[in-house]
Amino acid sequence: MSNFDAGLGFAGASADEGFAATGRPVRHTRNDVLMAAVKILDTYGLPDLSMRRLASALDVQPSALYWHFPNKQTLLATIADFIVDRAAPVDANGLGWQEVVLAQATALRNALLAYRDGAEVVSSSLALGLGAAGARQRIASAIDLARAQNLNISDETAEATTMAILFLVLGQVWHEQQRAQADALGVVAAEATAKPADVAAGANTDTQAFEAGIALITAGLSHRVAG
Amino acid sequence: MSNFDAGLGFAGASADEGFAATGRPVRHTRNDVLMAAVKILDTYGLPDLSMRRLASALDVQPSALYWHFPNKQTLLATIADFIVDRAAPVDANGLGWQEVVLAQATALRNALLAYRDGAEVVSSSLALGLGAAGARQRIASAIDLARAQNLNISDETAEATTMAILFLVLGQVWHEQQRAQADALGVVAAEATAKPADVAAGANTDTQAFEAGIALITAGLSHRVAG
DNA sequence: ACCTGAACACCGTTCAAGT
DNA sequence: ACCTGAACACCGTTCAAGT
Repeated sequence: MSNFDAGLGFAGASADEGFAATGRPVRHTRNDVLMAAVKILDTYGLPDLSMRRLASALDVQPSALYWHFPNKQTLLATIADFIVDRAAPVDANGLGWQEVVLAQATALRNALLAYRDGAEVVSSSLALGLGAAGARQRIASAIDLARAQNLNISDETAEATTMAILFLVLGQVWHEQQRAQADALGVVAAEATAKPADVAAGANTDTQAFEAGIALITAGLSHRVAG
Repeated sequence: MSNFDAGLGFAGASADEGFAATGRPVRHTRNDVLMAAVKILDTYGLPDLSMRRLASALDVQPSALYWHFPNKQTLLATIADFIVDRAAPVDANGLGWQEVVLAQATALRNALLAYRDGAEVVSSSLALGLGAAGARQRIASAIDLARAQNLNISDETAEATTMAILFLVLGQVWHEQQRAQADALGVVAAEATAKPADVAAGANTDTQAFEAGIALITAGLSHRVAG
Protein backbone atom coordinates (compact mmCIF):
# COMPACT_ATOMS: atom_id res chain seq x y z
CA MET A 1 0.00 0.00 0.00
CA SER A 2 0.90 3.67 -0.30
CA ASN A 3 3.63 5.28 -2.34
CA PHE A 4 7.20 4.80 -1.24
CA ASP A 5 9.97 7.26 -1.72
CA ALA A 6 7.86 10.26 -0.79
CA GLY A 7 10.26 11.18 1.98
CA LEU A 8 11.69 14.62 2.64
CA GLY A 9 14.00 15.44 -0.22
CA PHE A 10 14.84 11.90 -1.18
CA ALA A 11 15.41 11.46 -4.88
CA GLY A 12 14.96 7.79 -5.67
CA ALA A 13 15.79 7.61 -9.35
CA SER A 14 17.27 4.14 -9.55
CA ALA A 15 15.31 1.00 -10.27
CA ASP A 16 14.98 -2.13 -8.17
CA GLU A 17 16.75 -4.30 -10.70
CA GLY A 18 20.47 -4.51 -11.11
CA PHE A 19 20.71 -2.98 -14.57
CA ALA A 20 19.60 0.32 -16.03
CA ALA A 21 18.30 0.60 -19.60
CA THR A 22 21.90 0.87 -20.78
CA GLY A 23 22.82 -2.55 -19.40
CA ARG A 24 25.26 -0.91 -17.01
CA PRO A 25 25.15 -2.26 -13.41
CA VAL A 26 23.27 0.08 -11.06
CA ARG A 27 24.80 1.47 -7.91
CA HIS A 28 22.50 2.25 -5.03
CA THR A 29 22.14 5.01 -2.51
CA ARG A 30 21.32 4.52 1.14
CA ASN A 31 17.77 5.62 0.36
CA ASP A 32 17.43 2.99 -2.37
CA VAL A 33 18.28 0.36 0.21
CA LEU A 34 15.81 1.83 2.69
CA MET A 35 12.98 1.91 0.14
CA ALA A 36 13.63 -1.64 -0.99
CA ALA A 37 13.55 -2.74 2.64
CA VAL A 38 10.24 -0.95 3.26
CA LYS A 39 8.81 -2.60 0.18
CA ILE A 40 9.78 -6.08 1.35
CA LEU A 41 8.42 -5.32 4.81
CA ASP A 42 5.08 -4.14 3.46
CA THR A 43 4.75 -6.91 0.91
CA TYR A 44 6.00 -9.98 2.79
CA GLY A 45 6.19 -8.93 6.47
CA LEU A 46 8.92 -8.54 9.04
CA PRO A 47 9.96 -12.21 9.27
CA ASP A 48 10.79 -12.16 5.56
CA LEU A 49 12.89 -9.01 5.77
CA SER A 50 16.38 -10.51 5.85
CA MET A 51 19.59 -8.84 4.75
CA ARG A 52 20.11 -11.57 2.17
CA ARG A 53 16.67 -11.22 0.72
CA LEU A 54 17.05 -7.45 0.64
CA ALA A 55 20.36 -7.80 -1.14
CA SER A 56 18.90 -10.08 -3.77
CA ALA A 57 16.00 -7.68 -4.37
CA LEU A 58 18.64 -5.04 -5.14
CA ASP A 59 20.70 -7.49 -7.25
CA VAL A 60 23.63 -7.06 -4.97
CA GLN A 61 25.70 -9.22 -2.63
CA PRO A 62 24.62 -9.19 1.05
CA SER A 63 27.90 -7.63 2.05
CA ALA A 64 27.15 -4.59 -0.09
CA LEU A 65 24.40 -3.55 2.32
CA TYR A 66 26.97 -2.98 5.05
CA TRP A 67 28.41 -0.10 3.15
CA HIS A 68 25.05 1.71 3.64
CA PHE A 69 24.04 0.50 7.11
CA PRO A 70 26.34 -0.73 9.88
CA ASN A 71 23.90 -3.53 10.80
CA LYS A 72 20.34 -4.75 10.50
CA GLN A 73 19.27 -3.10 13.75
CA THR A 74 20.17 0.31 12.38
CA LEU A 75 18.30 -0.41 9.18
CA LEU A 76 15.19 -1.36 11.16
CA ALA A 77 15.46 1.79 13.27
CA THR A 78 15.65 3.83 10.06
CA ILE A 79 12.55 2.09 8.76
CA ALA A 80 10.80 2.90 12.04
CA ASP A 81 11.71 6.57 11.66
CA PHE A 82 10.44 6.51 8.09
CA ILE A 83 7.09 5.08 9.13
CA VAL A 84 6.62 7.50 12.01
CA ASP A 85 7.74 10.51 9.98
CA ARG A 86 5.02 9.82 7.46
CA ALA A 87 2.31 10.40 10.05
CA ALA A 88 0.06 13.28 9.01
CA PRO A 89 0.70 16.65 10.64
CA VAL A 90 -1.89 17.81 13.14
CA ASP A 91 -3.29 21.33 13.13
CA ALA A 92 -4.04 22.14 16.76
CA ASN A 93 -5.80 25.41 15.93
CA GLY A 94 -9.11 25.74 17.68
CA LEU A 95 -8.90 22.31 19.28
CA GLY A 96 -8.97 21.51 22.96
CA TRP A 97 -5.98 19.58 24.29
CA GLN A 98 -8.00 16.36 24.56
CA GLU A 99 -8.82 16.66 20.88
CA VAL A 100 -5.19 17.29 20.02
CA VAL A 101 -4.10 14.22 21.97
CA LEU A 102 -6.65 12.14 20.11
CA ALA A 103 -5.61 13.64 16.77
CA GLN A 104 -1.93 12.94 17.37
CA ALA A 105 -2.62 9.42 18.57
CA THR A 106 -4.83 8.79 15.55
CA ALA A 107 -2.23 10.16 13.14
CA LEU A 108 0.31 7.84 14.70
CA ARG A 109 -2.04 4.87 14.55
CA ASN A 110 -2.75 5.50 10.88
CA ALA A 111 0.96 5.77 10.12
CA LEU A 112 1.60 2.42 11.79
CA LEU A 113 -1.34 0.82 10.00
CA ALA A 114 -0.03 2.05 6.64
CA TYR A 115 2.77 -0.56 6.57
CA ARG A 116 2.62 -4.23 7.31
CA ASP A 117 4.02 -5.03 10.77
CA GLY A 118 4.52 -1.28 11.29
CA ALA A 119 3.66 -1.40 14.98
CA GLU A 120 6.07 -4.23 15.69
CA VAL A 121 8.93 -2.54 13.86
CA VAL A 122 8.39 0.73 15.69
CA SER A 123 7.85 -0.94 19.07
CA SER A 124 11.05 -2.92 18.80
CA SER A 125 13.31 -0.09 17.82
CA LEU A 126 11.68 2.19 20.35
CA ALA A 127 12.31 -0.44 23.00
CA LEU A 128 15.93 -0.53 21.89
CA GLY A 129 16.07 3.23 22.37
CA LEU A 130 17.02 3.67 18.75
CA GLY A 131 14.45 5.13 16.38
CA ALA A 132 10.96 6.50 16.41
CA ALA A 133 11.65 9.30 18.85
CA GLY A 134 9.21 11.32 16.76
CA ALA A 135 6.34 9.17 17.99
CA ARG A 136 7.02 10.05 21.58
CA GLN A 137 7.49 13.69 20.71
CA ARG A 138 4.09 13.93 19.07
CA ILE A 139 2.30 12.72 22.19
CA ALA A 140 4.45 14.80 24.50
CA SER A 141 3.68 17.98 22.60
CA ALA A 142 -0.04 17.32 22.92
CA ILE A 143 0.33 16.81 26.66
CA ASP A 144 2.24 20.09 26.84
CA LEU A 145 -0.91 21.78 25.56
CA ALA A 146 -2.79 20.39 28.53
CA ARG A 147 -0.13 21.70 30.89
CA ALA A 148 -0.43 25.17 29.41
CA GLN A 149 -4.04 25.19 30.54
CA ASN A 150 -3.58 23.46 33.86
CA LEU A 151 -0.77 24.26 36.25
CA ASN A 152 -1.43 21.19 38.35
CA ILE A 153 0.26 18.69 36.03
CA SER A 154 3.70 17.73 37.29
CA ASP A 155 6.59 16.61 35.12
CA GLU A 156 6.10 13.08 36.37
CA THR A 157 2.41 13.01 35.53
CA ALA A 158 3.04 14.44 32.07
CA GLU A 159 5.67 11.78 31.45
CA ALA A 160 3.48 8.95 32.73
CA THR A 161 0.62 10.14 30.54
CA THR A 162 2.82 10.34 27.46
CA MET A 163 4.12 6.82 27.95
CA ALA A 164 0.67 5.39 28.70
CA ILE A 165 -0.68 6.81 25.46
CA LEU A 166 2.34 5.71 23.47
CA PHE A 167 2.12 2.14 24.77
CA LEU A 168 -1.60 2.10 24.08
CA VAL A 169 -1.09 3.18 20.46
CA LEU A 170 1.68 0.68 19.85
CA GLY A 171 0.03 -2.19 21.69
CA GLN A 172 -3.34 -1.70 20.08
CA VAL A 173 -2.03 -1.44 16.53
CA TRP A 174 0.32 -4.38 17.03
CA HIS A 175 -2.72 -6.31 18.15
CA GLU A 176 -4.76 -5.17 15.15
CA GLN A 177 -2.05 -6.03 12.65
CA GLN A 178 -1.43 -9.42 14.17
CA ARG A 179 -5.13 -10.23 14.05
CA ALA A 180 -5.33 -9.11 10.43
CA GLN A 181 -2.46 -11.44 9.57
CA ALA A 182 -3.95 -14.35 11.49
CA ASP A 183 -7.26 -13.82 9.71
CA ALA A 184 -5.51 -13.74 6.36
CA LEU A 185 -3.80 -17.04 7.11
CA GLY A 186 -7.05 -18.50 8.36
CA VAL A 187 -5.26 -19.46 11.57
CA VAL A 188 -8.33 -18.67 13.60
CA ALA A 189 -11.26 -20.90 12.73
CA ALA A 190 -13.22 -17.96 11.41
CA GLU A 191 -16.97 -17.95 11.38
CA ALA A 192 -18.21 -19.13 8.00
CA THR A 193 -19.98 -15.81 7.55
CA ALA A 194 -16.93 -13.54 7.39
CA LYS A 195 -18.01 -11.13 4.68
CA PRO A 196 -16.09 -8.03 3.62
CA ALA A 197 -18.76 -6.02 5.42
CA ASP A 198 -17.71 -7.66 8.66
CA VAL A 199 -14.10 -6.81 8.03
CA ALA A 200 -15.03 -3.16 7.61
CA ALA A 201 -17.14 -3.39 10.76
CA GLY A 202 -14.13 -4.87 12.52
CA ALA A 203 -12.04 -1.89 11.51
CA ASN A 204 -14.67 0.41 12.92
CA THR A 205 -14.73 -1.54 16.15
CA ASP A 206 -10.97 -1.23 16.39
CA THR A 207 -11.22 2.50 15.90
CA GLN A 208 -13.88 2.83 18.55
CA ALA A 209 -11.89 0.75 21.02
CA PHE A 210 -8.84 2.86 20.28
CA GLU A 211 -10.68 6.12 20.86
CA ALA A 212 -12.22 4.74 24.04
CA GLY A 213 -8.76 3.90 25.35
CA ILE A 214 -7.37 7.34 24.59
CA ALA A 215 -10.46 9.01 26.12
CA LEU A 216 -9.93 6.98 29.28
CA ILE A 217 -6.45 8.35 29.71
CA THR A 218 -7.31 11.96 28.92
CA ALA A 219 -10.28 11.74 31.29
CA GLY A 220 -7.93 10.46 33.95
CA LEU A 221 -5.53 13.31 33.37
CA SER A 222 -8.18 16.01 33.55
CA HIS A 223 -9.54 14.67 36.83
CA ARG A 224 -6.27 14.41 38.64
CA VAL A 225 -5.64 17.16 41.16
CA ALA A 226 -2.32 16.49 42.84
CA GLY A 227 0.71 15.14 40.95
CA MET B 1 17.20 -15.18 39.51
CA SER B 2 14.48 -17.12 41.32
CA ASN B 3 13.98 -20.84 41.53
CA PHE B 4 12.86 -22.69 38.46
CA ASP B 5 10.72 -25.74 38.40
CA ALA B 6 8.32 -24.52 41.05
CA GLY B 7 5.39 -24.91 38.69
CA LEU B 8 2.11 -26.58 39.54
CA GLY B 9 2.77 -30.26 39.91
CA PHE B 10 5.89 -30.40 37.76
CA ALA B 11 8.41 -32.91 38.98
CA GLY B 12 11.78 -31.97 37.50
CA ALA B 13 14.01 -34.77 38.72
CA SER B 14 16.45 -35.00 35.84
CA ALA B 15 19.67 -33.05 35.58
CA ASP B 16 20.77 -30.61 32.90
CA GLU B 17 23.62 -32.80 31.73
CA GLY B 18 23.25 -35.78 29.49
CA PHE B 19 24.21 -38.47 31.97
CA ALA B 20 22.85 -39.51 35.35
CA ALA B 21 25.12 -40.77 38.13
CA THR B 22 24.90 -44.24 36.61
CA GLY B 23 26.46 -43.13 33.33
CA ARG B 24 23.26 -43.97 31.52
CA PRO B 25 22.08 -41.32 29.02
CA VAL B 26 19.24 -39.21 30.40
CA ARG B 27 15.91 -38.83 28.66
CA HIS B 28 14.01 -35.61 29.17
CA THR B 29 10.44 -34.64 29.79
CA ARG B 30 8.69 -31.71 28.20
CA ASN B 31 9.07 -29.85 31.49
CA ASP B 32 12.84 -30.45 31.50
CA VAL B 33 13.02 -28.77 28.12
CA LEU B 34 10.86 -25.88 29.32
CA MET B 35 12.99 -25.31 32.41
CA ALA B 36 16.23 -25.42 30.47
CA ALA B 37 14.78 -22.87 28.06
CA VAL B 38 13.72 -20.57 30.91
CA LYS B 39 17.21 -20.85 32.36
CA ILE B 40 18.86 -19.85 29.10
CA LEU B 41 16.40 -16.99 28.70
CA ASP B 42 17.05 -15.65 32.17
CA THR B 43 20.81 -16.10 31.99
CA TYR B 44 21.65 -15.01 28.45
CA GLY B 45 18.52 -13.28 27.14
CA LEU B 46 16.04 -13.88 24.36
CA PRO B 47 18.43 -13.44 21.39
CA ASP B 48 20.56 -16.29 22.75
CA LEU B 49 17.64 -18.66 23.19
CA SER B 50 17.97 -20.78 20.05
CA MET B 51 16.75 -24.31 19.55
CA ARG B 52 20.32 -25.44 18.87
CA ARG B 53 21.68 -23.83 22.00
CA LEU B 54 18.84 -25.29 24.05
CA ALA B 55 19.53 -28.72 22.62
CA SER B 56 23.19 -28.52 23.49
CA ALA B 57 22.38 -27.42 27.05
CA LEU B 58 20.37 -30.64 27.34
CA ASP B 59 23.09 -32.71 25.63
CA VAL B 60 20.72 -33.66 22.89
CA GLN B 61 20.42 -33.17 19.13
CA PRO B 62 18.31 -30.17 18.01
CA SER B 63 15.82 -32.48 16.35
CA ALA B 64 15.06 -34.11 19.70
CA LEU B 65 13.34 -30.93 20.86
CA TYR B 66 10.67 -31.39 18.22
CA TRP B 67 9.39 -34.43 19.98
CA HIS B 68 8.43 -32.18 22.93
CA PHE B 69 7.35 -29.00 21.13
CA PRO B 70 6.07 -28.70 17.56
CA ASN B 71 8.07 -25.51 16.97
CA LYS B 72 9.92 -22.66 18.66
CA GLN B 73 6.87 -20.40 18.70
CA THR B 74 4.98 -22.90 20.84
CA LEU B 75 7.93 -23.22 23.18
CA LEU B 76 8.03 -19.43 23.60
CA ALA B 77 4.29 -19.31 24.26
CA THR B 78 4.74 -21.97 26.93
CA ILE B 79 7.52 -19.91 28.51
CA ALA B 80 5.21 -16.88 28.46
CA ASP B 81 2.52 -18.86 30.26
CA PHE B 82 5.06 -20.05 32.80
CA ILE B 83 6.18 -16.49 33.56
CA VAL B 84 2.65 -15.14 33.87
CA ASP B 85 1.45 -18.07 35.96
CA ARG B 86 4.12 -17.34 38.52
CA ALA B 87 2.61 -13.94 39.30
CA ALA B 88 1.59 -13.72 42.94
CA PRO B 89 -2.08 -14.22 43.73
CA VAL B 90 -3.99 -11.13 44.82
CA ASP B 91 -6.32 -11.14 47.80
CA ALA B 92 -9.06 -8.66 46.96
CA ASN B 93 -10.63 -8.81 50.42
CA GLY B 94 -11.30 -5.38 51.85
CA LEU B 95 -9.79 -3.59 48.87
CA GLY B 96 -11.49 -1.09 46.59
CA TRP B 97 -11.49 -1.97 42.91
CA GLN B 98 -8.86 0.64 42.14
CA GLU B 99 -6.59 -1.03 44.66
CA VAL B 100 -7.27 -4.44 43.16
CA VAL B 101 -6.43 -3.18 39.69
CA LEU B 102 -3.17 -1.77 40.99
CA ALA B 103 -2.40 -4.97 42.88
CA GLN B 104 -3.02 -7.16 39.83
CA ALA B 105 -1.00 -4.90 37.58
CA THR B 106 1.83 -4.85 40.10
CA ALA B 107 1.79 -8.64 40.48
CA LEU B 108 2.01 -8.93 36.72
CA ARG B 109 4.81 -6.39 36.51
CA ASN B 110 6.81 -8.23 39.16
CA ALA B 111 6.31 -11.52 37.36
CA LEU B 112 7.63 -10.02 34.12
CA LEU B 113 10.56 -8.42 35.92
CA ALA B 114 11.50 -11.76 37.48
CA TYR B 115 12.90 -13.13 34.22
CA ARG B 116 15.22 -11.49 31.75
CA ASP B 117 13.32 -10.23 28.68
CA GLY B 118 10.11 -11.41 30.33
CA ALA B 119 8.04 -8.53 28.96
CA GLU B 120 9.21 -9.07 25.40
CA VAL B 121 8.51 -12.80 25.51
CA VAL B 122 5.02 -12.28 26.89
CA SER B 123 4.26 -9.36 24.55
CA SER B 124 5.25 -11.33 21.49
CA SER B 125 3.28 -14.43 22.23
CA LEU B 126 0.31 -12.38 23.38
CA ALA B 127 0.47 -10.49 20.09
CA LEU B 128 0.49 -13.82 18.30
CA GLY B 129 -2.64 -14.76 20.22
CA LEU B 130 -0.89 -17.78 21.68
CA GLY B 131 0.06 -17.68 25.33
CA ALA B 132 -0.27 -15.45 28.34
CA ALA B 133 -4.06 -15.36 28.35
CA GLY B 134 -3.74 -15.37 32.13
CA ALA B 135 -2.32 -11.86 32.06
CA ARG B 136 -5.39 -10.50 30.38
CA GLN B 137 -7.65 -12.44 32.68
CA ARG B 138 -6.09 -10.94 35.77
CA ILE B 139 -6.78 -7.39 34.65
CA ALA B 140 -10.24 -8.23 33.36
CA SER B 141 -11.26 -9.73 36.69
CA ALA B 142 -10.19 -6.57 38.49
CA ILE B 143 -12.25 -4.46 36.09
CA ASP B 144 -15.21 -6.74 36.76
CA LEU B 145 -15.02 -5.66 40.37
CA ALA B 146 -15.46 -2.07 39.26
CA ARG B 147 -18.47 -3.04 37.19
CA ALA B 148 -20.07 -4.73 40.19
CA GLN B 149 -20.03 -1.36 41.93
CA ASN B 150 -20.93 0.79 38.96
CA LEU B 151 -23.62 -0.14 36.49
CA ASN B 152 -22.52 2.53 34.04
CA ILE B 153 -19.54 0.63 32.61
CA SER B 154 -20.33 -0.91 29.23
CA ASP B 155 -18.73 -4.04 27.82
CA GLU B 156 -16.79 -1.88 25.41
CA THR B 157 -15.42 0.40 28.12
CA ALA B 158 -14.44 -2.56 30.27
CA GLU B 159 -12.61 -4.11 27.33
CA ALA B 160 -10.85 -0.89 26.41
CA THR B 161 -9.76 -0.40 30.01
CA THR B 162 -8.43 -3.93 30.27
CA MET B 163 -6.37 -3.57 27.11
CA ALA B 164 -5.06 -0.13 28.06
CA ILE B 165 -3.80 -1.47 31.38
CA LEU B 166 -2.36 -4.59 29.80
CA PHE B 167 -0.46 -2.60 27.17
CA LEU B 168 0.79 -0.22 29.85
CA VAL B 169 2.15 -3.06 31.97
CA LEU B 170 3.84 -4.78 29.02
CA GLY B 171 5.18 -1.60 27.44
CA GLN B 172 6.52 -0.18 30.65
CA VAL B 173 8.28 -3.35 31.75
CA TRP B 174 9.68 -3.96 28.27
CA HIS B 175 11.05 -0.43 28.47
CA GLU B 176 12.51 -1.03 31.94
CA GLN B 177 14.17 -4.28 30.98
CA GLN B 178 15.62 -2.85 27.81
CA ARG B 179 17.08 0.08 29.72
CA ALA B 180 18.54 -2.26 32.32
CA GLN B 181 20.24 -4.23 29.55
CA ALA B 182 21.52 -1.12 27.81
CA ASP B 183 22.92 0.13 31.09
CA ALA B 184 24.61 -3.20 31.72
CA LEU B 185 26.26 -3.07 28.30
CA GLY B 186 27.26 0.53 28.86
CA VAL B 187 25.59 1.39 25.58
CA VAL B 188 24.38 4.66 26.98
CA ALA B 189 27.22 6.94 27.97
CA ALA B 190 26.25 6.68 31.62
CA GLU B 191 27.11 9.39 34.09
CA ALA B 192 30.37 8.53 35.80
CA THR B 193 28.57 8.58 39.13
CA ALA B 194 26.27 5.60 38.58
CA LYS B 195 26.37 4.03 42.03
CA PRO B 196 24.24 1.09 43.16
CA ALA B 197 22.19 3.62 45.14
CA ASP B 198 21.24 5.31 41.88
CA VAL B 199 20.18 2.02 40.39
CA ALA B 200 17.87 1.43 43.36
CA ALA B 201 16.58 4.98 42.99
CA GLY B 202 15.93 4.25 39.33
CA ALA B 203 13.87 1.24 40.28
CA ASN B 204 11.81 3.39 42.62
CA THR B 205 11.26 5.95 39.88
CA ASP B 206 10.07 3.18 37.58
CA THR B 207 7.65 1.96 40.22
CA GLN B 208 6.29 5.45 40.78
CA ALA B 209 5.88 6.04 37.05
CA PHE B 210 4.13 2.69 36.75
CA GLU B 211 1.71 3.46 39.56
CA ALA B 212 1.04 6.91 38.14
CA GLY B 213 0.13 5.35 34.81
CA ILE B 214 -2.26 2.85 36.36
CA ALA B 215 -3.82 5.57 38.53
CA LEU B 216 -4.40 7.66 35.43
CA ILE B 217 -6.44 4.91 33.81
CA THR B 218 -8.44 4.02 36.91
CA ALA B 219 -9.17 7.70 37.47
CA GLY B 220 -10.36 7.91 33.90
CA LEU B 221 -12.64 4.94 34.37
CA SER B 222 -14.21 6.22 37.57
CA HIS B 223 -14.98 9.60 36.03
CA ARG B 224 -16.65 8.31 32.91
CA VAL B 225 -20.42 8.52 32.92
CA ALA B 226 -21.66 7.23 29.59
CA GLY B 227 -20.09 4.27 27.81
C1' DA C 1 31.95 5.63 -3.66
C1' DC C 2 30.15 1.34 -3.93
C1' DC C 3 30.50 -3.46 -4.65
C1' DT C 4 32.27 -8.68 -5.10
C1' DG C 5 33.81 -13.13 -3.26
C1' DA C 6 34.76 -15.93 0.13
C1' DA C 7 34.50 -17.20 4.51
C1' DC C 8 32.82 -17.72 9.60
C1' DA C 9 29.67 -18.97 12.80
C1' DC C 10 25.45 -19.67 13.12
C1' DC C 11 19.78 -20.51 12.43
C1' DG C 12 14.69 -23.55 12.44
C1' DT C 13 12.74 -27.66 10.76
C1' DT C 14 11.94 -32.38 8.63
C1' DC C 15 12.28 -37.18 8.51
C1' DA C 16 13.82 -41.82 8.32
C1' DA C 17 15.87 -44.68 11.43
C1' DG C 18 17.37 -46.34 15.93
C1' DT C 19 16.53 -48.12 21.08
C1' DA D 1 8.65 -42.85 24.55
C1' DC D 2 12.41 -40.39 23.26
C1' DC D 3 16.41 -39.66 20.55
C1' DT D 4 20.20 -39.72 16.52
C1' DG D 5 22.06 -38.47 11.99
C1' DA D 6 21.82 -36.31 8.04
C1' DA D 7 20.08 -33.12 5.28
C1' DC D 8 17.60 -28.68 3.50
C1' DA D 9 17.19 -24.07 3.16
C1' DC D 10 18.38 -20.52 5.25
C1' DC D 11 20.62 -16.45 8.68
C1' DG D 12 23.94 -11.75 10.06
C1' DT D 13 28.47 -10.08 9.68
C1' DT D 14 33.50 -9.36 8.42
C1' DC D 15 37.09 -8.26 5.41
C1' DA D 16 40.34 -8.16 1.76
C1' DA D 17 40.09 -7.00 -2.79
C1' DG D 18 38.16 -4.98 -6.95
C1' DT D 19 36.45 -0.74 -10.09
